[in-house]
This record gives sequence, C-alpha cells and structure tokens, in this order.
Amino acid sequence: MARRSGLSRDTIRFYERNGLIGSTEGPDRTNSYRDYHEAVFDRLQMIDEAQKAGFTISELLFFLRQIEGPSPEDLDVEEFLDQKIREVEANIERAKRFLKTLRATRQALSGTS
Amino acid sequence: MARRSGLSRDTIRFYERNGLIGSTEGPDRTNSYRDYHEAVFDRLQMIDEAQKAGFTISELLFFLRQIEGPSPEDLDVEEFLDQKIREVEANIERAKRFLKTLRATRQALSGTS
DNA sequence: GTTAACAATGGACCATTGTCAATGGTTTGA
DNA sequence: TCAAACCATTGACAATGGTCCATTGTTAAC
Repeated sequence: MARRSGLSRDTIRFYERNGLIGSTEGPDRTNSYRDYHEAVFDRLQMIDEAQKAGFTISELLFFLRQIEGPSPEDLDVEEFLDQKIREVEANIERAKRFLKTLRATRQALSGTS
Repeated sequence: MARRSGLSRDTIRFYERNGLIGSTEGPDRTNSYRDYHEAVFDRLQMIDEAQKAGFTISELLFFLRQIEGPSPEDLDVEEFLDQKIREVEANIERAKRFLKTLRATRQALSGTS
C-alpha cells in the first residue's frame, strides 16, 4: 500500500493511528500483518490532497466520518464544509496572486542576466 | 508594525531572527527600541503570502536575498524560481481538484438533509 | 534450516513555525 | 513621581505532521 500510494509506511500507519483509515486483520490470522481494503487506496489519495490543501488531521477526521456515515451532526458539517470551501477558494486566490509576484520576479531576473 | 501588518509581535521578531526582515536602531539611541523601514511592511505582507503559498523560511530567505541584491547566484535563482512557479501552479491545480470534492460532498449533504 | 527481506509495535525523536513567560528597561500621562 | 502601557531579550514550550529505532515476529528463497 505504501508503494502504491506514494506515502511512506510510517505515514500510513500514522494516519491509521489517527483514525483516518482503517485496516483489517489479514486473511492469515496467524500473523499480525495488516490488510487494506481497496477503498483505503482512494482514501489515502484524498487524504493527501486534503492535507496539501491545508486540512489538519482532525478536520479530515471530522470530514471523513461524515462521508462514510452521515450522522445527526449533518448541519455542523454543512457549515464546516462551507467554511472550508471558502478557505480553499481564498487559498487559491492568494496563490494566484503570489504566482504573479513570482513570475514578475522571474521576468526581472531574466531581463537582467 | 505588528498592528499594521496583522502579524504578531513575536512572529515579526521570529522573522527578524531568521533574517527575513531587518530592523534598524531607532532614532532615539538611548533605548533599544526597534525601528522599521517602510519597506518592511510590504515585505511582511509578501512573506505572509509566500508562507501561505508553501514557502519555507529558508526558501524565502534565498528568494528575498535575490530580490534585494542580485548576486552571482542569479542562475540558481532562476532555476529555483522556475521550480517554485511550477510547484505553486501544481498546488493551485490540486486545490481546485480538491475543491470539487468538497463541493460535491456539500451537494450530497444538502440533498440528503 | 538458515538468511534476507519484509511486517508490527511502542516510544523516542525531529523540523518547522511560531507562542509564551520571566525579567527588566522606557515612555507617557495624570 | 507613580502607574499603565509599552519595548527588548532569552530561552522554554507547544502543536503539527511525520520519521526513526530497537525489538520482535513472519515469510520466502535457497
């Protein structure tokens, strides 16, 4: 799973410790090797994206719990999502602005040298 | 400066310790109060943006040094900038993708409840 | 049946990016 | 002149997101 997902083994176990993913006992009960559902792969991909988009572990936890099984907290989650959506949008705008600065600097340099 | 920039005093001093900004001795030499050039304000703004765009302190250091005073390392800096520009672009794309996920989830929820 | 290569666990450790607290000096206004 | 409100310095502390290590168990190839 580590190789497939591009994450390190330790990172995956770190996520597992934090409840972001689950593992099952492997088919061979005589050892303690982990086994992962296929869905865990997708989830890891999304965790990685979310993380890079600025989600903290606990935000992810909250979010993922909802995706998997809706609960009475739905309203809170909607607010949370709206909030997060605005945040990510703001991040994108900020990044775009900063990109302009970078490009301008890059231009200035190539003119100079 | 802290009030104007929206950063905490400690954060500003943290940046100063790390060489991202400079301060001068104040006009009154009998105390040890700092004084900041007007340019420091702008720089703080940009540091904040850069930081949120994923630059580390040391990357910023490298970058800012160049902006202020071009050096023989210009070529390295061009490479560095090109690299960083690609990174930020990739971040933006990733964030956009993730935004879709968020919005889809949001939609699903509001349909449900 | 031994060895290399993998797996699990627990806990220590790490870098990054700040934040806080203790201590002590300075300024200002009443 | 005294207090409230600043400022500086130093070094400890903290949260986050991992990473590493020592120990021990398992598997597989030879």
